[in-house]
Amino acid sequence: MATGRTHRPATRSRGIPEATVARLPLYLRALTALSERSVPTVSSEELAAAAGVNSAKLRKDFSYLGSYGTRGVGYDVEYLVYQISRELGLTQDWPVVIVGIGNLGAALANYGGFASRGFRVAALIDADPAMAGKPVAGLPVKHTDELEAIISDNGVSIGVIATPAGAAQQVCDRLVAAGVTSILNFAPTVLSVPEGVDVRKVDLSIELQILAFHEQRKAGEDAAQESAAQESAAPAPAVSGGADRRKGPDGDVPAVMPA
Amino acid sequence: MATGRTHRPATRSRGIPEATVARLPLYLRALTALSERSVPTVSSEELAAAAGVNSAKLRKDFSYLGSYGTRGVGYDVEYLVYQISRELGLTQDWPVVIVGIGNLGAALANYGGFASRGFRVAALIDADPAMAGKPVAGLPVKHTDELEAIISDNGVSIGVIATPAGAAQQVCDRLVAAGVTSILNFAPTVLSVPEGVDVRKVDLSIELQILAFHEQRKAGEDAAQESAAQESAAPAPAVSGGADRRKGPDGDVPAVMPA
DNA sequence: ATGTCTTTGTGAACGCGTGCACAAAGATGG
DNA sequence: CCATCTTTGTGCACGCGTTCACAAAGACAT
Repeated sequence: MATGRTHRPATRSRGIPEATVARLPLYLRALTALSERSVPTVSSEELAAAAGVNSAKLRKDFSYLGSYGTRGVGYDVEYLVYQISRELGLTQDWPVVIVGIGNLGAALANYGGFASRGFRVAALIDADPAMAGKPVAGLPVKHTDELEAIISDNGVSIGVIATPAGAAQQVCDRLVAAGVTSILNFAPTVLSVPEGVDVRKVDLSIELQILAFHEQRKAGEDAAQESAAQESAAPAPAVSGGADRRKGPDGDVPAVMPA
Repeated sequence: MATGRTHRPATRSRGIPEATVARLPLYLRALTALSERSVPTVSSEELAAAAGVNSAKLRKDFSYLGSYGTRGVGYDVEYLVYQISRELGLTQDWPVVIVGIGNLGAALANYGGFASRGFRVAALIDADPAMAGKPVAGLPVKHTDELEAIISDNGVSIGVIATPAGAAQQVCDRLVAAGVTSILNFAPTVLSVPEGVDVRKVDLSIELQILAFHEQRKAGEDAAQESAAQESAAPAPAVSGGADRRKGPDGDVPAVMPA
């Protein structure tokens, strides 16, 4: 899960915990599926299973929104869909711009999950003049020169950055200057933004690295680690002193220092 | 940030907190950049700024790995790169399969961030026979029929699912049955997996919805909410009783119930 | 109307993560 | 060798998030 908020450390927004907000879309998806199957009500137990969470957690989450359930029965599906949608701000239309129409940007433009949730792709923007005018996902790609005008004309407040890492900060600055206050960043960089601008980051390679960590751990449980002695390219610290002592929290850290 | 682990609730893996593990790739990226600029050492303050975190947090994170710094000087960049890489399991090669070669799958296949971190795309797999053999990112797309053989032949333990939601669980089951124990899921579904299999989820639409929530909140700070009265399609609960009372945690929740 | 049964809503306890603030360690200069 | 200065490593406290467990609420049958 690519996660990561920036700024506003843990500001419990309007009394709703951040962790709960992050789960609301999950519930909404499960509820939408139930709604399409014309299921009238669900218990917290059933819905929790469908969303992949604990039922107590789900009930506590809903309790932050108000008392929308009926004891002995459960939750009314349609009503809950509406309440969560409203809470998340999905009853209104959110125009979005995607900057950087490479492989990933094109994939995002074609992604159906946006439109179905109240997000409308207002424009696709790329710095490459050769891309300008080319249709992607039914929209003509605009050149970066038009960025400010597009944002202002469409009242865009959410921007998606899918550029290479090197261009991300510059694009971010222009988006913010033009009035964007929420950014979804796919570029592998830490963006710095002024106060009041929200940034969320999705980093594909980080997710894989976390999986690799757990995978390595699983593999290491059976076979004791001998991989630490296989390489020879291990650099040594440049500092003088005896920094070769190891004080790992466990005793299983090999005391060898790569030469 | 698309985040979300599944199973193993908070198993502090080998003494390293999950939150720390999630930040190690961040540090690694910042350190790699420093390494390329031939910077010999960094202080926790500098590195923390580059990674976008608190310096105290960074020092505590590193303390879980051992004492790799030198007081009065800082951390040796090359040495730290090596230690974190080893800790994350990136000193070895991880063959990966990507299932579902649509727009997103193709974007992932072309993503450079994988190969540079020890991940090797062993195969691209798609269910569409028309895709079979077509080259994507320099690799010929394989048909789903070959899934089990590919995984077994290449010793693949990490799978990436980029299929439509409907196919995800089935693909997941086949991956797991074939020996995959870590899955990165881009399909908007909750996957159920047996014990011992790690699943991480990246959901593009969820990230946008979280941004929309905060965006709505920002907008609502100035203009008091009047949008709640604009629509007419609000469903009412099917249950009989007087469920129309609202007991929101704050008093700012409108007490009107959509008719 | 009364009793039973189901399911919600939440009080309370616990654990993890974060950040402060400082002592210990070592570099550096005289 | 001593003093000073920088920076790490960590003890401690605090707050958020999770989970348990149960009382309250309401549906439903009799």
